[in-house]
Amino acid sequence: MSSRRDAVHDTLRQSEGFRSAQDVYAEMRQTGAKIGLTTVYRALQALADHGKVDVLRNDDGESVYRACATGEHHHHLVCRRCGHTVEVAGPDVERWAETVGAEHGFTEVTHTVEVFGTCSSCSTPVGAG
Amino acid sequence: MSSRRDAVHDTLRQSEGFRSAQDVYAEMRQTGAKIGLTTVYRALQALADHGKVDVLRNDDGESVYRACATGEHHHHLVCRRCGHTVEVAGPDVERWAETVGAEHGFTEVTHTVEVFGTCSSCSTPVGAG
DNA sequence: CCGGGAAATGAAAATGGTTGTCAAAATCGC
DNA sequence: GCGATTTTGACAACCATTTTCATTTCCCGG
Repeated sequence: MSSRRDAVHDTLRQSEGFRSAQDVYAEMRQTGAKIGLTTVYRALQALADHGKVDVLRNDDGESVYRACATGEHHHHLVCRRCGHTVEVAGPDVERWAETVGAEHGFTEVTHTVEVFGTCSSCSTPVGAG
Repeated sequence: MSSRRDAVHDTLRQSEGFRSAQDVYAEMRQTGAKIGLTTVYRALQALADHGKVDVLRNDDGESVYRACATGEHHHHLVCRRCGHTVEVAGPDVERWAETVGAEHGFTEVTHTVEVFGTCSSCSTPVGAG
């Protein structure tokens, strides 16, 4: 078994936003952990493979990971500024995806939905223009 | 003469699915076009920048492009097997995204939605299994 | 405790898509 | 025709990710 994998998982849990493999690696080294980049990548992939963490691609095409509160299917509302992430459920969206797929004769329909915005803490305080 | 950018755009229009920059480059060379990889990338970026083509990332993290019928905001229903793509509108999803964002105090909400599935032509004809 | 082997680890090289560099060619204006 | 500007394209540079391969660790049996 890999205690390294747990270490990676634990590091991810300390962050509330999505982190890249490189980020996780850098952070672990900062905390004094002895671990290689390769192992971080492998741990992250294994974790994602087991549904322990969620993965998505940022605008740069990098894979970013996050230890989510639930293994259930859900989506994310991510702040563009601070990376703060909220897990959201969207039954309507699930239904919509299924419906759209069915209308066009598609089966085994899956979907990716991510919502980005600026959270209240990061919103520019309007009033002074 | 028309610029290489038009040639790239035209090549993209011949395909009904999303194509990577490398794909477009390879195809153009096959048709005898004299063009460099760099130019294809630049043309694609410029086209995407002007809203002439849509861009998204495939599972490998590559950027893939498609010349869409409309410049309006829309989503895609893509076949995993043949790449056949259907443009779909989802007013409900737009609303949902806005609502979810608002509920959590997020502003300037945007979203990415892609639906994948197997189209009727590619569905395995069950019966003898 | 000791030895063998499979799995895990990690440093470095390889891979591959994408971007940057820079000189040559095409284009435009005069 | 000439020079300035833009476009082009071969190639190097980048950088995240993967692969390679030797070493280390851990488990199991003796």
